[in-house]
Amino acid sequence: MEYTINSLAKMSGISSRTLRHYDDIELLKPSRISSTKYRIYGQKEIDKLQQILFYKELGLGLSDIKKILDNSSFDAQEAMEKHLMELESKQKQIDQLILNVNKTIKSLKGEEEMSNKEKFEGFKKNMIEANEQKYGKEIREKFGNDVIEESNQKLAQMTQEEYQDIEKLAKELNLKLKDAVATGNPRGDLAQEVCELHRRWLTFYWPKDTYTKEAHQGLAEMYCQDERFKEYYEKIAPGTAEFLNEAIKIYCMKRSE
Amino acid sequence: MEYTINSLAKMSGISSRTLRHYDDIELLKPSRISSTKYRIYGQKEIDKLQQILFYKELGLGLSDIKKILDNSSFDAQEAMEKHLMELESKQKQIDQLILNVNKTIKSLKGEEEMSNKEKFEGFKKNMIEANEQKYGKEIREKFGNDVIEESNQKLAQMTQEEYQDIEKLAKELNLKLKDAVATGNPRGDLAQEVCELHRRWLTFYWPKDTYTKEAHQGLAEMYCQDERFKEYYEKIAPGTAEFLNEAIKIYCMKRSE
DNA sequence: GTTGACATTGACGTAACGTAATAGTTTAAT
DNA sequence: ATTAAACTATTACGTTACGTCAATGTCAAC
Repeated sequence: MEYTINSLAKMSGISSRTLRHYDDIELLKPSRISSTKYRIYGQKEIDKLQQILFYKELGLGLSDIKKILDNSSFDAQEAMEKHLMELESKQKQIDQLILNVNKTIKSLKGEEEMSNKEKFEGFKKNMIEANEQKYGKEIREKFGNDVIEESNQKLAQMTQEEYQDIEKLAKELNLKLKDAVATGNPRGDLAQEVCELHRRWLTFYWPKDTYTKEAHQGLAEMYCQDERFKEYYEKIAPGTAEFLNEAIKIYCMKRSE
Repeated sequence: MEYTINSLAKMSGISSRTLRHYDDIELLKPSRISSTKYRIYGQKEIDKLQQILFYKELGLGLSDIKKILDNSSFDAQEAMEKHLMELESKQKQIDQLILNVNKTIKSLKGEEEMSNKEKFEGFKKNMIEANEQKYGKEIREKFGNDVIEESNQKLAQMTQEEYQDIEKLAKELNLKLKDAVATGNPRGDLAQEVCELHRRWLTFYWPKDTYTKEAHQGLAEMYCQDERFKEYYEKIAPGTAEFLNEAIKIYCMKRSE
């Protein structure tokens, strides 16, 4: 029995284009060509096609299949073992990818630290916690969970340059804060300038348009109450947390006038 | 700080071609272009590249990465979750492939065993016949019938393990013979090495202490005259039987000096 | 004779670059 | 100041296994 290209294609569940391709690359030639240049396939070709499709389903490349089928001296078993090794290597790769993608998704959700963040060091971690812990609760109620996620994402995707800017800002803030504490006057220009810096610093981390003087005051309050944050500020100078709290209260009151 | 294409490439561990590609597809454009048309990258581009490479390591395609980074409205998390699903689907596929390939390898091994057995039986028959036909006459005259029978018995009782050793030797012989024929020089080192292998191979089949250079030459002669043997050798490459005959003549002459 | 189904040969597109080839530019050494 | 080495640019083909037109020829039926 003889078959035209489409009948063979339908028989075997592949496209005629595929058969033409196999002809082009000399993987499967028609048994003969009709006077009108039609490709005609016979039983031998059907058998060979079955073998081709068998190996194809195992994921072998067409060139390997060609070698196996054309060259009887070519060791099929060896080829399969090599192929198996490649597959196993791919398997490992994908397993690893899945692990990492899962991590990333979690991190995007804000559930876990990303390795990316590690380069942003511990302080940033603290800020995330601050977002979640204190600020998170309030904002969550006000704006829903999406905002928090956005905030964490903003941190996670923060570029180095941005981070450097923040670090610079934070350094300036800490320096001036120290000086301001030394003046002992939370109403003074220096202290109020520090508050302004602090506000700008906050807006780096907080979701867009979520800054309010109330939230700002709330955070300052928290600096005094949460040991972890208090400790950080007390390192600058004793009494800093309270001083900053006081100054921010004043700053926010002034701004609300 | 500004960087040329190669310095950035080295910094980030990718090729300059890759950076040009990213430029072409508008994934990462240089910050500016020098008067001499050189690409110049700045800090912002370094940061972006880091993000690109991060997503790339997770296996995302460049077009997806572009969408995530270009379009802040594009939901990265959603993209990652879709990507995760694709990866998991691939994982299943590969697991299945590995199963099937393993099955195939097993069955190929089974087949090989079968065909080995067949080959083994066939070969025994051939050798016994050959011993009888050509070599047998001479030996029979020289050593009497017992030796021949002994030899045939040796063949008949050969275990498969022994046969496999011989097969291995035969494989090496055939490979080197092919190369040797390609050199076209029966006097060459390779051809002479093949003769040595051939001698060792023979001693597996011939009765003890019956190897002589004359018998060796006689067998080589027979390879050219007996169709069955000739066919076997001609499969390796055309002209192999004659080549081997010639090489063995030379080999035996050398040894007799 | 016409129509509709089926055939043919190009040729471009896909993903993410690798690898030349050819030509202008910068830098370091002479 | 020259010159050679090192760098950069553009152009373009190759890779894998076909999908998808487009233009054109062929077969079977009405």
